[in-house]
Amino acid sequence: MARLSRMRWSGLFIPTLREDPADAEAISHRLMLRGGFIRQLGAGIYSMLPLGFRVLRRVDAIVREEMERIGAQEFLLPALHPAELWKESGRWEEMGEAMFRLRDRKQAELCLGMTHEEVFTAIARDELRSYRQLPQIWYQIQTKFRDEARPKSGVLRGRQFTMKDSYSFDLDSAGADRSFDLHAEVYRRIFARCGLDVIEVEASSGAMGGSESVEFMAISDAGEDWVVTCSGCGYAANLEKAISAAAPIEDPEDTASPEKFATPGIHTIEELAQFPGGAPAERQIKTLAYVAEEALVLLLLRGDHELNEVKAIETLGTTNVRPGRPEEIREALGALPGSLGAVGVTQLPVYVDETLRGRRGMTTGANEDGFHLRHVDVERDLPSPRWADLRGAQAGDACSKCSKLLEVQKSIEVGHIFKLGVRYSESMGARVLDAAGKEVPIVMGSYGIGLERIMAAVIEAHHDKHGIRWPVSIAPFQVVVVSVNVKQAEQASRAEQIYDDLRKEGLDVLLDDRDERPGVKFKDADLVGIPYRVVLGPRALAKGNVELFERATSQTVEVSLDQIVAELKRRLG
RNA sequence: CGGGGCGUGGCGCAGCCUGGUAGCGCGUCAGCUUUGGGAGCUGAAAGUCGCCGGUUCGAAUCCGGCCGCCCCGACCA
Repeated sequence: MARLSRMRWSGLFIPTLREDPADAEAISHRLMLRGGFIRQLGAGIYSMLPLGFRVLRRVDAIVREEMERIGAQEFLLPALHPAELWKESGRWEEMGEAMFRLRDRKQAELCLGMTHEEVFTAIARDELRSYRQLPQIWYQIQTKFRDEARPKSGVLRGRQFTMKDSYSFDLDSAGADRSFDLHAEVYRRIFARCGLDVIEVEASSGAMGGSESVEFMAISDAGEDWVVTCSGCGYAANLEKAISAAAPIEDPEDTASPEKFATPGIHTIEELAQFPGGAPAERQIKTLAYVAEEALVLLLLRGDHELNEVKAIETLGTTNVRPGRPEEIREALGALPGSLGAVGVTQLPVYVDETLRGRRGMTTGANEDGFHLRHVDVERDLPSPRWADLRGAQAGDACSKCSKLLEVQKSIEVGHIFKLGVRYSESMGARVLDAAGKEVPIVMGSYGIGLERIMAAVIEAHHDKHGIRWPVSIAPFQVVVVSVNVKQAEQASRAEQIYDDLRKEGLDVLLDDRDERPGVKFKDADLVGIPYRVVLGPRALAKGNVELFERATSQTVEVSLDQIVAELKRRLG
């Protein structure tokens, strides 16, 4: 009868910190550091210590179970990729500085994988020949590398992180839709099992390329993405994609012709609003000069609105978009930013935001430094407007579907699913023969979940001033057994007995056998967030009981020694 | 990439302005006392003051360069 080897706190490496680390801002970052889950190695680079790795493995296991449920097959692909592969898909250039690049001893170019569309597509291209082999869902849990411009908030935006990425391969778009829906379903299950509330929002596909995409967002102030939601109709979208209705503006009757007036030193909407004879922001036209594919274009918005660059990219049909440089602008329009306008401009394409339709009596730049025009009637005075949706949604906008006021909240992107269409299969030549014997490109989808981000998002959602409150499903341990004083023989031996009994029931238990004062042990247990704490102390023990403390509710109940195992089994399922 | 801040025993910080033997709290180690929410006393170990160079009799401190980290913004599947 070999003794069970016990998980003893005294022998484990759980370096908790008494004080808050100076460099951690986000709550999850602070608690992961203090609780001994992670340590930093460099900007955006973190080591997972044993406790952190236990949590990561829990998340990992849930993800695997759920992926297998939809028949996904696990791979493990290389993190080191030859440049040729990325040149095939065109992303070697597209990815820009976010990609870690290196050369081998022969000077051949390589990169560290940011994502694995290319590698998976290459395998599909080389191996899949017939529609009979479809559909396929392939996935892996792998380290991704991204040279972030600004790593931050601990593990929330790292330069190296763990991602579950899966890819679906279907014969046609109906099949791809099914694979997409399967993933949406499985993602809901994964987040729910991790104890994370998420909302699904319409998102833009960015450099991934593709038609439709949905992000899974955990609402949190620690996040970096803004999401727009409507409590009326359930509309939800990433701010960079959101459509909304601006509060309408009633213009006074104004049939006068445009009139130039001097505005010396006035360069901003705000200044012009203050300027005597100027106009409030909502009665100004903001004229932005952008360069798309090396050609200047004008983008017009209401003065109090902001350009949404994602929409600009969609409108202009290219990602090669940047603000114009002052010299370029002066050459084309004769004035610098601050005095620009589109009245009489025929030599450049002029895109006009929908909210400017029908507006009159507006004020805008005169294309002459230090001068503006008033009495501008948008439809009358702009030669050939190309109407477009350009404005970014903002707090205070109404829902464009049901006109309720929209909410704007910060959130953490924990998952993202894309319909890729044939973007990669076309460029990389992944085709199969269909039932009619015709060669067709495989229709693909791509689906990601950030594992460390789940950890951090869960902490952001489940903590209190004492520390983390892990959901049982991903806690590093389910139960910690602590005796108030390990030098009291009865406490210590009862603790070991309970520990052994719980282990026999298959529970994940930690025995805090440290010769520390009880306060230290309680504080640590709270900090690292173990869901249940069993305390062996003189008070309860005198009555033949132990105390059972629930971290999530801070409730303590006394349970008799012979019932504690059953009670925990009941609570932990 | 722009702006701001910081770099001093393991952690959190003071010292720098005004150059002169490197300090505090926590932690660590040993001993004794203690044991229900981060104990007390005694003793001890532990620091190339981010790196390189300059000024000076003398630099943690002044000057120059570089590196690293954090925050805000830009950026970001």
